[in-house]
Amino acid sequence: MTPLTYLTDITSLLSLSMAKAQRPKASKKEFILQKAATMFREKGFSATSMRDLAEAVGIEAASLYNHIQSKSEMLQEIIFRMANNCNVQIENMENDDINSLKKIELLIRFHVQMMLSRFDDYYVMINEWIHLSEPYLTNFTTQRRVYVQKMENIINDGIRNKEMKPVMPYIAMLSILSSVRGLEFWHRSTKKISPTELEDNMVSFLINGLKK
Amino acid sequence: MTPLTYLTDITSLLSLSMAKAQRPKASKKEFILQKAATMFREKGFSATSMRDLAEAVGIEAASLYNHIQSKSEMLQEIIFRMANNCNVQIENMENDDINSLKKIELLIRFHVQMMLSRFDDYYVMINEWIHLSEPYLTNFTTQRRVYVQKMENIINDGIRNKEMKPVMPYIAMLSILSSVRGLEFWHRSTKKISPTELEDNMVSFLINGLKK
DNA sequence: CCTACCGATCGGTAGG
DNA sequence: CCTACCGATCGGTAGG
Repeated sequence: MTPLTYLTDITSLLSLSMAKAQRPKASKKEFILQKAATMFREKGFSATSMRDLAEAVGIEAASLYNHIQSKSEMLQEIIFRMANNCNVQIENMENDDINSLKKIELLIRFHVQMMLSRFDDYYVMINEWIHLSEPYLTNFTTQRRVYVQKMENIINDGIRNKEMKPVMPYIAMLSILSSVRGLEFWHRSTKKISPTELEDNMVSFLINGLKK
Repeated sequence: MTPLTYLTDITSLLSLSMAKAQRPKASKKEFILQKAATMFREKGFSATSMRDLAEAVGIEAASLYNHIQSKSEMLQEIIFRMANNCNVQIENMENDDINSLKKIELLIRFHVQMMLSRFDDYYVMINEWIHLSEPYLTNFTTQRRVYVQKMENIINDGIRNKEMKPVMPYIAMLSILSSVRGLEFWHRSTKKISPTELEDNMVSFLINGLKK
C-alpha cells in the first residue's frame, strides 16, 4: 500500500475544473473563493477588502455579492472544506489495519501534501480561523479539538504497543502539526528543495522522535 | 552550566517594573504596548482598533497619541524588541565552547521560555510581522533569514562533527521553531502540563530526531 | 454585472 | 488627557 492510497478521494474534493465544466455559476464562485484564499493568506482576513478582492477577480465590489453572501461566508467555506478533508482522512484511517507508527507517517504525509498542494486554503484554515464568527468559531475549535485528540490517541496506542518511544503524545502531536505549518517558510522561499524531498525528510525527522 | 545561564540578561530587557519606577512616561508607554501586544495577538493587528486599545488602557483614543506615534509604530516596537532578544541569544552562544547538540538544546529551551513567559510579544512577532510597513518589513525578514541560517549552521556543524544524525538541517530548524510556535495551543488550553514539563519534553522529542 | 450610495468605523489631528 | 472632528475606507444594499 502506497502512502497516496488515502489521498485518492481528495482530488475529487478539489474538483475545480469539473465544477467549471458542469456549472458555470459554481465555477465563478470557486474562482472568487480561490482568489479570496490567496488574499486572506497574503494580507490576512481583516486587511483584505472586498474592493481588493473584486479587483483581483476583475469585477466591481458590488458584483461579488451575486456569487457570495458575505466576506464571512467566504472564510467559512474555505475553512470548513479544508477541515472536512482532514476529518475524512483521519476517519478513513482510524479503523484501518495498519500499525500506529505507519498511521502517523501517513498523517504526516497527508498534511505535508495538503500544505504544499493547497497552500492558500490550508494556510487560511490554520491562521485565519480566529476571524470566524459564532457559531462557526466554536464549531471549528470543537472539530479541531476532536481531531488532535484522535491523533494523540494513535500515538498513545503506539506507545502501549511498544512501537513508539514513551514520548508525551501531546508534544508529539503538537510538533508534527506545527512542523507542517512551518512549511509556509518553504513556500515563500526559493524552493531549492523538491516537495517529495521535503515530505520524506520531514517524515524521517519526526518519526525519528517517535520510533524505538 | 545550567540551561538558564544564557537567559540572565533577558530579565533586564524585560525591565517593566524598573521603567515604571524610573520614568513614569515610559511606563505608561510600556503599559500601552503590553495591552497592544495582547490585543494584536487575540484579534490580529488589522482587526484591532485604536479605540479598542484605548478602552483597554482606560483613556480616549486620541490620548494614546501622547504616548505613541502611530499604530504601526507599536507593532514595530513589539516585534523588533523581541527580534533583538533572539539575536542577542544566538550571538552570545555562537562563540561559546559547547558542542552543537547542546547549543541546539539551549536554543530550544530559550525559545520555549520566550513563548511561555512573553507569549503576547513572541506571538505577535511570529504571526503579525506581515503587517509591518517598509522598510521595517524588509528589515525583519532579513534579520529572520540571518537567524535561521545561523541555526542551520549549528546543525550542520553537529552533523559534520558526528554529534547528530545526517538530517536535513533546514527541516530540523523548521521543525524546532515551528514546534515552539505550536505552544500557542498549550497557552489556550487548560494547562494541565507545567511549563518545565513542557520544555523538557519538547527538548527530548526534538533532540531525539537529531541525536545519534 | 454596474452605478450610486448607505451608515459605520477607521487612523489620526487640532486645539485646548 | 479630552472634545470635536477630519477624510478615507469599510462591508454591504437598492435598483436597474
